[in-house]
Amino acid sequence: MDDHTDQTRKPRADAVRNRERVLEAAKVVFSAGGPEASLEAVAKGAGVGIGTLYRHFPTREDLFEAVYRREVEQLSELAEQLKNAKDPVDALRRWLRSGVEFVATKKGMVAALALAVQSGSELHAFSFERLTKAIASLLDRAAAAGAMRADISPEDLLRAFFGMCYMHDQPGWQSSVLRMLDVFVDGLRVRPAAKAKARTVKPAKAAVKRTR
Amino acid sequence: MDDHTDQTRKPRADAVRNRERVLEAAKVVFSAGGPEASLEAVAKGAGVGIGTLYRHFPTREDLFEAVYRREVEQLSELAEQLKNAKDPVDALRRWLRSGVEFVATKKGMVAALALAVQSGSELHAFSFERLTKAIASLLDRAAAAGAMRADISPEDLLRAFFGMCYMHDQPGWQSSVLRMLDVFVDGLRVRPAAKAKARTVKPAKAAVKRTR
DNA sequence: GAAGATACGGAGGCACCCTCCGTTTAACAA
DNA sequence: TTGTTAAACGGAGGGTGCCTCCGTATCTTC
Repeated sequence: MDDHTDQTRKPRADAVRNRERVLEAAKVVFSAGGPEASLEAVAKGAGVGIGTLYRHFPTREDLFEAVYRREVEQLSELAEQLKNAKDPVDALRRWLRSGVEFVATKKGMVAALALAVQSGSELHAFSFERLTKAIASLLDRAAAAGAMRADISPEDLLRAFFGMCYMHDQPGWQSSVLRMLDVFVDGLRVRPAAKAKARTVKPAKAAVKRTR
Repeated sequence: MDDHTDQTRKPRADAVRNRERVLEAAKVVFSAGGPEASLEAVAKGAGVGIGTLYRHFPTREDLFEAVYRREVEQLSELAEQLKNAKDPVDALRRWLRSGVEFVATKKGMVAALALAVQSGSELHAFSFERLTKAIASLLDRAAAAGAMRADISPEDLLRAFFGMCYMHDQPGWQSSVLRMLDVFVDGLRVRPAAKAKARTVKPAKAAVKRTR
């Protein structure tokens, strides 16, 4: 951002303007049509040629990334705040619940991230890392306090969270996910007394027949 | 059956044959290219015109359904078998674990189902119902035995399961999902609060390091 | 074998993807 | 201001895939 070592030209005003317009249009179009929406529609909505769109955002994922970066950062900051809560387990639970609300309002996001995950794109790299850190900070604190098992990675948890939210088109998904998260956090919590039996369950492989 | 004076004609031999060919080709193409693969490629692979493909399977989801119906039924049957296991909680855990293995071998399936869920298609209706029943049978037994909380619906669980598996393209997804499922099942389990035998084996916090 | 019913195939129209390049325009120097 | 030039613009165009439509081919039945 602030590289002044080279004397670089000032970026062209129209480029900056158009980039912004495309982002604005993309936010609208993706919200309405999901992450598979037509990029040409985005360009048209921005009052810009398709070529311009592609110059600024060479891939669909690049565009997603730009659109959702801010959103991801908000979630990330929330984690920062929650770090100061008294009960670390509860803090985690809250963060997850906020995540659900977030998904509920920004429907496009999860689909976009899911798509990004599959293609291993930049958006994935960025958001995943960011959110992973957010979760990690909560998770670590809870684990350090001895309130939570320590063998679950932030990545695991993030995956599970996204996964649950991925079904967000079905009726009642939201309360369903909230229930699931409760179960999950309960599972994470270290049992005061009982827990600790070795978990060596093998999949019941006998039964699923191999198909040629 | 015969609501008409006419008895129904025998189905044409070529139609039956072609339908089968398309299914065969689809299985191959979807496995390789995921659920977004070109239907024209499927038709070509089947040695059949695109029109024929569309006549037999008017939508992409119809084709998925036909391809994966058998697979879903296998999973369903496994649940049936597991109903006879001693420990009902463990049975559930095993079924889920088998589900993971299943996904691992039939990668196309989860993506197809996820896609189906979003479009509310027939495939969704069928498989979801089928698998829901499978889970329900396991869940009910465990709940009836008082071993598991009763406020989680089979639908919830199925959603969570699919969701977790949806990230199945990332490296290490499989072990991650297995860990998640363990946590989850633990969360489902009713706490044996009264039975707090002083087996205070605290989880060695540092012992299990995170896999990434 | 003839008559119908049924299925076949692929051309065609449409939408979208993405690239390429001639034209326009903003930044900077004189 | 004006000229120079790098940067950005836009949209035509070639490619692919989706799905429909309908003339033709083939199968079943009598």
